[in-house]
Amino acid sequence: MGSRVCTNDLCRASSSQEWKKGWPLRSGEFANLCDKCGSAYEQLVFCDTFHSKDTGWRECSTCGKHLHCGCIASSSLLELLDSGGVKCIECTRTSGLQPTSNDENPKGLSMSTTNNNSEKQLTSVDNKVDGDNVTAMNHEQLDNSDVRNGLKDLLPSHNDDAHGGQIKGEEVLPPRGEVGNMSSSNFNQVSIGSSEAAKVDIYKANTGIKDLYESLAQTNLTIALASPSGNSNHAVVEDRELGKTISSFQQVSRSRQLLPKPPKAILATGLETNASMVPQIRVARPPAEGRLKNQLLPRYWPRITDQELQLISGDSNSTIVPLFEKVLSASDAGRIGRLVLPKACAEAYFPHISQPEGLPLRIQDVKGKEWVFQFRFWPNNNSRMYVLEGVTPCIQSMQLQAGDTVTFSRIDPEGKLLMGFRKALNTIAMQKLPVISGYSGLLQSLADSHLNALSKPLNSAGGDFSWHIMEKHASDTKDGLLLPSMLAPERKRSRNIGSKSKRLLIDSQDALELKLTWEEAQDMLLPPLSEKPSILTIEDQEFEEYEEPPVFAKRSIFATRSSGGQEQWTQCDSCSKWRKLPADILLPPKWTCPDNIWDHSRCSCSAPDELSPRELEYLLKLNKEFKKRRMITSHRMLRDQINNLSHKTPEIGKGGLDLNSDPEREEQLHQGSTRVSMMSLLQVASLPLETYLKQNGLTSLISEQEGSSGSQSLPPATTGESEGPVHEDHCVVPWFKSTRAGMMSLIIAEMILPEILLPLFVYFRF
DNA sequence: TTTGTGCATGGCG
DNA sequence: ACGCCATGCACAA
Repeated sequence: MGSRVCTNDLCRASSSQEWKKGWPLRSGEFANLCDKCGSAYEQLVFCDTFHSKDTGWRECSTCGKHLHCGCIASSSLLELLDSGGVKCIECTRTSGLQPTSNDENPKGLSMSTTNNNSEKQLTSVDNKVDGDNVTAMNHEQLDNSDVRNGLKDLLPSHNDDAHGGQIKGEEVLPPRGEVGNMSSSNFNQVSIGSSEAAKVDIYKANTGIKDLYESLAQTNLTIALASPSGNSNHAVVEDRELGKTISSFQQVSRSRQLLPKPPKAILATGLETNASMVPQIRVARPPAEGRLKNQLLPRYWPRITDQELQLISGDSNSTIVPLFEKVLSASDAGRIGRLVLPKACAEAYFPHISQPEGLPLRIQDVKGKEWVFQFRFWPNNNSRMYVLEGVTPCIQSMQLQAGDTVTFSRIDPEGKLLMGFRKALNTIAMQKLPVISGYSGLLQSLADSHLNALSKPLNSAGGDFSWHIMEKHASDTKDGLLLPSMLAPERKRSRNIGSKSKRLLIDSQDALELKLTWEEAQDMLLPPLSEKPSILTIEDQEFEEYEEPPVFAKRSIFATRSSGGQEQWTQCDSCSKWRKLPADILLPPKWTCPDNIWDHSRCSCSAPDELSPRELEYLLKLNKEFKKRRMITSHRMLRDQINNLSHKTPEIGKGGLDLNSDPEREEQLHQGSTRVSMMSLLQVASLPLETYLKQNGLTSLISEQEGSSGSQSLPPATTGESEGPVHEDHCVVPWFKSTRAGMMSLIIAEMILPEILLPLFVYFRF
């Protein structure tokens, strides 16, 4: 035993009070570990301690414990699953799965053997490793794993922690230099100074993530059509609560990214080219860790789409684990720079802290910028309030405000924390829209937003038309062009958003998605065939109004030749080539070259494009001009009814948020704004909302909405209930179906200002 | 006076 | 009834 050297390459200690036996070597012997490393090995935290910066970490598919795969030191602690993935040895045993390997388990190393003296050893390991400046890794790896839970059981039963009697392993461990020692204490600094491979992984992941989060920031466009079968497509509303994806083929839905420059990946991975048009609804996902699923309120569930997940983690070795998200409250987004974290999330996903001061936390944003926030807590009653301090620069750099959503994800196996965001479109877009005065103003504002959307060139190359409302507004903000008059309501709104009900806020976010749906719908709507519009001039803006409802079709460009002949151009959903079609046909929402029955020489994607780039450019320009003039309104009769109703219900929309306590807002309300209630809309549309909800098994929505509002409602015309189930301000009924005239109708209730619902009736004919 | 900090309060789920 | 958390608020710097 003369000149022994610790087998641990990171240690290589040549002297030790006691040498310990480590993992089995190929030679049949065992690794020779110094006191410190040996203890770590015995404690099952060897890799946690020494390899935390390495790649190869995966999570136990059952308990989520971090496992270092492919490492000899951990080989006995995990099982490779037949179905892929890994399982920790404990879960393997509990599940009765027969271990397939590792019978050479050294020294019978298992939880049971280590448990006996773990308390003593735990401390000793910690102390000894401390000097290596890698303790935090150790703890971090413990944090998210059942190792920690295992340790917890072994720890002294006394509980000096005030909060709830739940012992956190870390809290009874020796202090680890939480403050002022970022290099060793950061939960996510695993990547710093990590191996080159890890860096590459992170880079790869981040490049995708950047796109993703930028796209997230723009929010999806979603159009949902009701199916005639009665199969409820309440995904947009209910998924938020239920976390279910409803993707029936019948429920034709489309989702588009609102990217200024849509990454081809996004377009190619199933938005435009998705043959089945399976909807990509933003669905809240319960946390991966099963335990948390029940604890974490759904409003914190990450709402990333499969598509986005696939996009960012697709060909990378890293997996992106969406952790949670939070809608920023006014306080969060305010200048205090403190972001209150949901307790359950903080305790589940961030390192455990024992001192109120907490520790600095390094989080990377979508641009790859590293932010360091102080992650800490305040004692609160007998509990804790977790906050991130110093978030102001980050919030500002992301141009976030109350109502926007920040998302937290983790790159596994690196464990790096990522921070993304989604803008709540309404917070800005709503301010851009004028207070609506009367129906003409309402129309005008519709036109405004519509024109805004059309004011940018169409993106022909990407095979999709991009909308740029957000981009425009965002740039306004960025350039500091917000007028002072708009800033005041902004602050007010901020306050309103967070103060009362998060759920209402979520509703409004969905509403905004729907608003964009409407924008998109406008582009996909065509005037009914063989009907001449009446020209309606409202505030110097000409609109074409049709007696018949518009119809839904694939976007196309209608052009009139100088000879007078009319033609229609549309883009193949598969090859993106433009094809000339007769002007008097309506295209299905999805159309490809083989559908071109009018021109057999161009009924294949291999057929060359008929348009030169210059011609295309001209065509697009033409289309732009055309759309500037076109404004498809709802059925005129319907419009009149709405108009009447809105006059009769001047108080609709009052209340709910902080309106009553806000004098300025009160004043606004009394300045003759027209408020159209959801209820009245639904009455117009022939079926009361409540009835509709009940018919579709959405009674949960009714009860939920009831308690959320103190405002009055229009008494439903056809039910005996006096309480309207829905708050006019916030109710979002994304669609509504009726069988009138054999058509399906879609109602999109749009929230422009809290007190104003902007209705849109869109009719779909198939 | 303003800004930052730590805790208390109270609405709400 | 309880706990979370948005915000208020007193005190400090």
